[in-house]
Amino acid sequence: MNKYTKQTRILTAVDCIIFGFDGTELKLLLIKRAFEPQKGNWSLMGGFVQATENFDEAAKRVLKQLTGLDGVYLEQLYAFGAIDRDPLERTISIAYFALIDIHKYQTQISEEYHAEWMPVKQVPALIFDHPQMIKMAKAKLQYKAALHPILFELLPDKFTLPQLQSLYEGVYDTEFDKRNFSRKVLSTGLLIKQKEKEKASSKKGAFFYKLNKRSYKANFQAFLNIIPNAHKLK
Amino acid sequence: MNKYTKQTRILTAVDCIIFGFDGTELKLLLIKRAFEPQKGNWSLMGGFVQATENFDEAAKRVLKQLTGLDGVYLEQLYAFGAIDRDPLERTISIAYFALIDIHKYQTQISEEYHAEWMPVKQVPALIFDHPQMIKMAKAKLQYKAALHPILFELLPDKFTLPQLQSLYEGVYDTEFDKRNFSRKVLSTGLLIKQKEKEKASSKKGAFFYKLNKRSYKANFQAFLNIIPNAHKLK
DNA sequence: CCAAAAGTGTTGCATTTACACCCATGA
DNA sequence: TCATGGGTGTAAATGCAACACTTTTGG
Repeated sequence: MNKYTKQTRILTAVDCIIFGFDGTELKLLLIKRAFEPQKGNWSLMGGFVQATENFDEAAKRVLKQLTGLDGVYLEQLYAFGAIDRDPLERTISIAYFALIDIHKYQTQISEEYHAEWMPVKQVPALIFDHPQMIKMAKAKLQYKAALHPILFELLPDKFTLPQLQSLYEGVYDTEFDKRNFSRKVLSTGLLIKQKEKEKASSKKGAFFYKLNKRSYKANFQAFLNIIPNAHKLK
Repeated sequence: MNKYTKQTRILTAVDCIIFGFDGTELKLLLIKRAFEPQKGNWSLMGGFVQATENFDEAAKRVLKQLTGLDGVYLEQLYAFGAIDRDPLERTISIAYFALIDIHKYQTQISEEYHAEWMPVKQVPALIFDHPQMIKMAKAKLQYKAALHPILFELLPDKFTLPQLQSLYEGVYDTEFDKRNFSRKVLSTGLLIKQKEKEKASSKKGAFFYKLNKRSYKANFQAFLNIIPNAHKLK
């Protein structure tokens, strides 16, 4: 057998769009690029795909390198292949988006990257085609969260209905009726009410819920209908 | 500036999952691979990404090479990057799926590839990870067609409601009530009734419809609800 | 004239929305 | 005691699924 001798070989990277939710706002974890070109400018966390790893492994590695976290929700978003997207040498990028519980994130680990959580509504200027990647990731998150219970990945193990609602409201940049919201969410059977309340953010306190993981896995692919008028989404 | 001297560069290909509909069955256009490894075995149409083109351009080129067609619906599916997916040398593949009007397809052009339309329900053994690509493409087609009017891409300019219904039934491998189906489809405002009838497949004849292209483009991203119980889809 | 496919309407049920008041508690 | 946020129920409208008969015409 011959090798494919005459073909072009291309640098291949992964980039991670990392979402977090701090209880109020949807955020993205961005870093300051550590090497040329564009050293010091804001960027998504990324890295070259090594000869020994596939894309998922590369993305997991890159994510762990920045956050210290394993077992995070990670999904391939899109392959970006513009010829000149990296001015130094052609580099294609397989973009992944990650949803992490922001509370599990340990600042120290990523100090060397000068990482910061930025509100998705106010992302700074970014290198290369990273703004396009973020735009696509936001669109996909909205699209997917309208149908699947994906947003639970952004919450801690225990969370309250008001917290969950404010997450949905953040993702869709709108407000929902809390009576309808709680009825819909509870009717999915995905939530288990706890006995304890979260007392920090109100006097009465709101009951904690946990995700029913069995049901979550079983129903992940089933279409939900939590977002009012989802069929009218752009 | 330095180049990224120490990094691995990888062969990069595109592969096209090409769907067509012959009026009865959903089909895939497959070829017999023309070179080693696996020469002579069934395969998706593919090709290496050239230094001068991005992924979309490469996919368009590959598709045109096989079918002679331009302006076809083409969408990136997924990037496949397993280390050993090509046994000869690591080659990543950006898979695209295409929806073409099978009537526009000219057999002659692709004779050198020994291309054949195969029913999606009876695809032969295929090389590499192509079975996985096809599986994913079928799933995405079902997923997307439940929400967006994508299946019109598989039909000729003029088509009848019974034809359209049988296409949907083929994609979902099920049957729909024709009264509900026609009401739903017509209520989208996407169809323009023609004066002529298609007389070949019935005595009474069925009216032709054309797609309202303006409305199609405007509404493409809006969620539709043509499939009964779409929210219960697996 | 009859077989075969096209075309069309209604009703009941389920889902979804809109909407307002009481509850618990810390300060 | 009162201000703040949590929690709950109902009624009206809409959307959806189920269902059967008439029309056309080529053979």
